[in-house]
Amino acid sequence: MLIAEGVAGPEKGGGAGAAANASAAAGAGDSAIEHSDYRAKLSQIRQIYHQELEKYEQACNEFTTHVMNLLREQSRTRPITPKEIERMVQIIHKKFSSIQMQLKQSTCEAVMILRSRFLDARRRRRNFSKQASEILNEYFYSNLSNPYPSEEEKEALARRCGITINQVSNWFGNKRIRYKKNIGKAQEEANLYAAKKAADCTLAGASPYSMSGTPGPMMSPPPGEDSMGYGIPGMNGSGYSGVGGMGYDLHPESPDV
DNA sequence: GCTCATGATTCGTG
DNA sequence: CACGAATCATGAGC
Repeated sequence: MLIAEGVAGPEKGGGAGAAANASAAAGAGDSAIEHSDYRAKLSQIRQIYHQELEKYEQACNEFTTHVMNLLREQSRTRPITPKEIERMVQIIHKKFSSIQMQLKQSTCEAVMILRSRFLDARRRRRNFSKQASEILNEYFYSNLSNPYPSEEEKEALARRCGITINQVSNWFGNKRIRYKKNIGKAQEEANLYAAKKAADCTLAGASPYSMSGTPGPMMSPPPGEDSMGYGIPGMNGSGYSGVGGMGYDLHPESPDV
């Protein structure tokens, strides 16, 4: 474990090589930063581990010579066989090696905690950029009747948002379930994006997404709302008075990361 | 510090 | 295997 993590074993020049390795392995975004942070913490653990190890070794040697001296002194008053001395030394070494084992164990634990802290994606959670959320929401509300992007669409969205396909899938999974759970509130957002899309249509003359006109059984509009489904521009007094020209800047193309 | 939003994971299901 | 649902864990606003 410790060897695998580079904690035990030969020092690697302050972990510079490992850090370079990490940043090379980290594909996208700030994961490289996180990874190097992880590496930094790891090398810190390694440093402490080696320091402690050295300290124990030194202490062990000092204690051994101390005991040897004592025995030598005692040998003046009573006969002490070399075997006895050897046994004593062995006992001391055993004791110290068990302490070192404990040190190894606690270091192991520290590394485990570090790993779970940094490498567990759940802990690494970062909110997507506003732009990415916009793109995803735009797609979601444009395809409310069938919010299930195909693999290709997921890939395209992932590229545009600068996230992975997996993240796109996660996002849609979460979005669908949460939309259903809280349809009333989500409707406001839906209106917002519908209006935005409408504005986009009138401006550009075309929508970036295909609009399937038939609301499917899955994501039908919530009851008690406008009969038009996803209230397009007019807004029927849902509080979004200025929606038509809202502060959303339109960004048909994202800076392809 | 509490609460809510949100991305990720896990598990059961068709 | 994709999806829904529940849950976890973190980030952000207050």
